[in-house]
Formats: sequence, C-alpha cells, structure tokens
Amino acid sequence: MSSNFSTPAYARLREQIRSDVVSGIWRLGQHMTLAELSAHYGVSANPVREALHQLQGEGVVEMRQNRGAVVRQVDAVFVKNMYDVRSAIEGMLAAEAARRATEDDIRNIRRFVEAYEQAVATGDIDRIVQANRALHQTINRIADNPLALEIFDGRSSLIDALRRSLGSRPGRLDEIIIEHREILAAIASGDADRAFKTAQQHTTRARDHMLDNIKEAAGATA
Amino acid sequence: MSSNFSTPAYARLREQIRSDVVSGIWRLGQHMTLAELSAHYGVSANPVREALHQLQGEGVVEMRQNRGAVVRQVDAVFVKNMYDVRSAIEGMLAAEAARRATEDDIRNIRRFVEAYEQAVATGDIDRIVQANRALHQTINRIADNPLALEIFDGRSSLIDALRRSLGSRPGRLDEIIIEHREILAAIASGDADRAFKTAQQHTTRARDHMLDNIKEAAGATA
DNA sequence: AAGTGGTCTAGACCACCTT
DNA sequence: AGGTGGTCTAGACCACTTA
Repeated sequence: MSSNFSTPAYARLREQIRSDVVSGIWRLGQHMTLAELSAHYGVSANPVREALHQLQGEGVVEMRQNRGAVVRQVDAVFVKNMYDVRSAIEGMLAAEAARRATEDDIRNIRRFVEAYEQAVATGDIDRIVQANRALHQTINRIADNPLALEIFDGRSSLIDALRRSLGSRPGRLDEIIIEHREILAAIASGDADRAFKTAQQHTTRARDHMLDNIKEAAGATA
Repeated sequence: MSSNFSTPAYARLREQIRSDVVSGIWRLGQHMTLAELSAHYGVSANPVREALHQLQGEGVVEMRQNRGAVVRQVDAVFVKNMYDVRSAIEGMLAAEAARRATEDDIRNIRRFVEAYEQAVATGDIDRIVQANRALHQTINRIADNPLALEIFDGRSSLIDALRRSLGSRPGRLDEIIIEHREILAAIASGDADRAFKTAQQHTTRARDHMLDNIKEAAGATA
C-alpha cells in the first residue's frame, strides 16, 4: 500500500516549512530544534536537517552552532534585500540577452510579450502569472547563464509563498505591460545598457509593489 | 581515541570534493555515485549526499534523477557565468553602499584602500589577498544586505579553489589600485550609478584576467 | 556536570532506468 | 524483472552550552 510520491521527504518538508514560516505557523525569530520539527512533521531527523540546510540557502532560516535554527525575519527589510539581488541579476541577464539575441529570439520575446497582454485582457490571474513567467524565462534563457537561473529560481519559491500568503493583489498590470515593451525594445535594438536599466527598474517596481502590499497587510492586522 | 574536529564530515567533504574537482581528480563531465564517493572518502552515504547537494548549490556538480551526480564543466564558460553573477551583485552592493555610507564608513573604506596599496608595496601575496578581501567586505557590509553576501560567499570558495589550482598569478595590481580609488570616489560622492559602474567593471576585469589565466593554463597543457 | 542539539553509521527500502 | 542509485529510520555518539 505504501503511498509514496516520487518527491523525497526533505523536498516536501522544505516546501512545507517554508510555507509554514510565511503563513506564520513558525513565528519570526522563533527557535526550532530538529527534534521538535521531527515530531511535528512525523519524519526522522535527517530529512529535517536537509530541509533546514536548503532553507538556510534561501535565507528563510538561520542555523547557529549547536543552538538550533532560528526563523529569519521575513519582513520588509528581508524582501527588499531579496528583490535587490533579483533585480541585479535580472538586469544583468537582460543586458546579456541584448548582446546575444538573434532575430528569432526577438520574435520569440515579442510573442510572449503579446501573450502576456492577451492574458491581462482575459483577467485570469493564473494565466497572467504563467505568461509573465514564460516571458522572463525566455529572456533569461537567451542570456544562457544557467548558474544565474539557479540562484534566481531558488528565491522564486519564497517569493511565490509570500505572494500567496498576502492574497496576491494583481494590480500594476498596465504599468507592467509598458515595462515589458520597453525591455523588448531595448533587447531588440541590442542596447545592453538600456536593457539592463529597464529590466532592473521593472524588478525594482515589483519590489516596491510587494513592499506596499506587506505594509498594507501589516496595517490590516494591527 | 576518536580524532574529531568540530567541523562536520559533510563540510570537510564539500571542501575536499570541490578542490578535487578543480584539481582534476574528478574529471569534467564524470559520473559519480554515492557509493563510489562513500568508498573513496571513507564515510557513509549521508554526509556525501549532503556535500553533493551543497556543491550543486554552488554549481560544481549536477545531480540528475536517479542517475548519479555529474561533475560540471568548470571551464571558461562556467567561470564567465559565475563572474557575471558576481559583478551584478557587487555592482548592486556598491550602489547601495553609495546611498547609505556615513562619513565614518567612507573613512573606513579609505583606510582599507590605503591598506591594500601598502600590501601591494610589500609584495606579500597573502597580505594583498587579505587586504583586498577586507576592502570588499567593508563595502558590502555598508550595503547591509546579508542575503547577497551569502550568495557571494558561497561562490567565493569555488573561485579561491580555481585560483589556487591555476597557481594564482598576481598581476594587474596597478590597475586594481586605480579601480579601488574610483570606487571609493564614487561612494564618497554618493553617486550610486557611478559606484555601480565602477564596481561592476572592477569585477568584469577580474573575470577577464581569470579567463586569460585559464586560457594560458589550457595552452600549457595542450 | 548535566543537558541540549546536531551528526554519523548501518541496513532496510523504494523508485526509476535498463534488459 | 533486474539492477542501479538515492532516501529514510533508528539509535549511538559527540560537541558545545549552561548551571
């Protein structure tokens, strides 16, 4: 009978603990031990340790020498720091894409820019999120830097969890459309500097939008 | 008798495997299994798995579904990609430092810039490397983004290992002095854009210097 | 000097790829 | 089906902290 998914326990645990941190089951600054988490999630120490190490890599927890793990403050400062890393990397990737893009690549980006706008027209949030991801993945793939993508993706899951926990205000859709067009134009013209700036600003504005949401959410609970 | 250091086996293994990859004991593209590594390093499977996961996070190995781990191509393309991430982050941190630096901070940076120049005057490589690290850490600490620093430090060990394996040509010292002064001037004047550009170029030039070294080393063995 | 907390080993187990 | 290869559990062990 043994009901087993193909995803290892430490991977499921990682997702679970992350979302539990974001949703507040494990409070900011709270102290956690392996034994405690083992008991709570019903697995042995080893997969818990593995999950914690990976979450430490994402910045969600901090592990101190023989003193247990501490839940990091996933607050406005943390989000700002994370988005600053993202915007630096995304800017770099857009600049690299501008240097490398072929005619085919540019047609491809244009297709996804248009797909995003169509998704916005339908108003279907899931479709919008997916179209946005497809567009950015396309640009990042042209830059051809798998290392950067890994760093990027590692942080995405935390951002997704945050967005989910905040109730994911859509907003800002019209501005995003304009910004996408600017990025496309910069890459199409091969202007790496402008591609960098527009992509970086795009992420910086996403950051500020998220920070506003966090502030609102904090105000609502206060 | 049990001779135990306070560093866990997986951490020692991580260092060991990384340096063995860089020094060519494990060849580029080579297939490795847990059992193989277990036997070779004389520990059980668990710490090996942990070490491999961490090395995957650094981009040194790639782990595929039930197909073992593969040593990544730590070649010119890899080094370029890694340095591109570094330069994006270091540029972002310098820009942030320019926005935040107090008078005290700037005096501090200036002190380390001068310490670096004195170290160059002595010609002591270890002292030069250390002074350089102290300077950059100072700038990065002012930016106050611990998340970015973690990403940064994670990659440093691989770069150090590479540099060690290449024999660490000193070179470029005079240019570095000039670049440091430019970065200092930009931060002191609070010009975030210029701080970004100078710091990014500084890393890009370090990248090109390293790529030259790799090319030379490849030519020497050919 | 007790207590807390993380790590290691060994073996069983199970999933995916190959014949 | 067989083989390869990664993962989990349990318990012993050991290091660092606190009284």
